[in-house]
Amino acid sequence: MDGVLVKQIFQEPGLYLNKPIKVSGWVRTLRVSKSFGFIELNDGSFFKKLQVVFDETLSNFQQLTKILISTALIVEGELVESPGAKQPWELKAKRIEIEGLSAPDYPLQKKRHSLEYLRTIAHLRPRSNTFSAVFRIRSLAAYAIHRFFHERNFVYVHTPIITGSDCEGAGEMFRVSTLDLEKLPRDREGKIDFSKDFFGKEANLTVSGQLEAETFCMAFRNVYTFGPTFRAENSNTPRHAAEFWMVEPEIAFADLQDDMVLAEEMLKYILTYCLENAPEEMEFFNQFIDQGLLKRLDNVITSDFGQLTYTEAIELLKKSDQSFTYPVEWGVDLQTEHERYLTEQVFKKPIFVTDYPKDIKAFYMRLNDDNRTVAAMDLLVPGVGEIIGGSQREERIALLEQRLDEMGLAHEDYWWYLDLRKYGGTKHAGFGLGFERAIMYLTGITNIRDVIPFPRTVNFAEF
RNA sequence: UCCUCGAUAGCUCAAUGGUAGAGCACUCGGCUGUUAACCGAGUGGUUGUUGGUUCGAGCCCAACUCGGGGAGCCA
Repeated sequence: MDGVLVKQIFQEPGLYLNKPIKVSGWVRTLRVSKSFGFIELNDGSFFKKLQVVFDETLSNFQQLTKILISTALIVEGELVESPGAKQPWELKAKRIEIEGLSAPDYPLQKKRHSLEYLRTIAHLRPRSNTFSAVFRIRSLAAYAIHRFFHERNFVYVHTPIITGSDCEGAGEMFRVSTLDLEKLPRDREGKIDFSKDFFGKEANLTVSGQLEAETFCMAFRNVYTFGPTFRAENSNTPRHAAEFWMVEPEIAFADLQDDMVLAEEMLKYILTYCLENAPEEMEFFNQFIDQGLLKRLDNVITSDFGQLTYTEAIELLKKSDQSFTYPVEWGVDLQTEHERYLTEQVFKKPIFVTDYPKDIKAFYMRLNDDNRTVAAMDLLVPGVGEIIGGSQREERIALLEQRLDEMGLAHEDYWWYLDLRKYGGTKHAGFGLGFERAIMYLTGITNIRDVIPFPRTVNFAEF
């Protein structure tokens, strides 16, 4: 491939202007007259399109006037300044080779489509403006996350996708099994005999890499995981998927404050990186998806996140003149309407809510001195809701065992997790970032199905 | 899983219980600088499925399927 990328042309036009170049790409739209025509060519390298001008001097002009949207072309010609208002330059074609024809029933049109319709053609939707922008941002954000952690000497850990511990404690899991569902092996009590299964025990897809990440944290100090996560919950909302990606850092010799500083820096880093490296895509979202997006993101980057304790949040909600469907009371978890009120009405920016009652949080969260709250934090952002959930972990083995007992969990299921506290345990903390929720926040897209290339949700695993 | 709204041409949408329409796409024709190009003509439908009410159902009723929004669960 000896041609030039459209991205290179836009980045350094001086190198190519008034010179012969060769580009290849797909027709996004075309307009033809009797003796000439215009093609807007997208080559995949860049959000913007290159306008190609062609006329009847081309040997295949007649055929070119008949091509359809999404035809693949290789174009040779000269890059010249454009008299048109919408583009600084254009490619005056001397030769256009048709690489692959398209068909009249191509489902994507020049005009705007609904996101719901595009979801039904997930194999073609990355060719649309919106999804081209979404998935380039998704790629950049993933890279930004790796960059952020590597700049800070974090080690990237690949925690297992298949987990043998049925005790990760976060929701319904997908079972992994090779047993014949038509004739399941039974033990003497008539229960399914998982010792006959592939792993010799029950196995599931992971719902979190946290417990395993903690083991590496106690060796490498600062680590993170970044990979797919699975929840078999029957939840049908724009914010939930059965398969999604999660970023889970875990830091040693660190407390909840350190954890929140890390979370805030990370989120700001991702936003900044995408704004700097994909300005065209971000501008597109600001124009067509969410008009207040850039202003809001800029506000997030330049201001400190809010912080309040759960107890303070309850007081605030009780004092507010807002009428809530669900009554507010210390000890019950915050409802979506409460979270929205706090982050969208009161603070109007991301806020950390900390120190939740221990009874509504997981066993591994560190007990506070008041004996009734734990060192947990949720980061709530306007529009998306909970984007990060984290905590300082309970490093005191006696208290951890006590919490296991209180929650009716068997010590032997957590033997290696408890060992971490036995052999030089330190205070440590971590959090989980819902990657897709971050992308939603970053792009203004309000349905998680539209930030995943091929989303898996209840009743849907097409493509 | 619950509440609620919806499903009409390939797409986006119209249509008092009385012959199913428009724009775009597509096909054909016109047009020498277009920008979701423009102008003219044409093709395109078992109105999500099944059943019911009615002389007559896209429209009313029921169930189901799928989709949107809200809730729960959470990231």
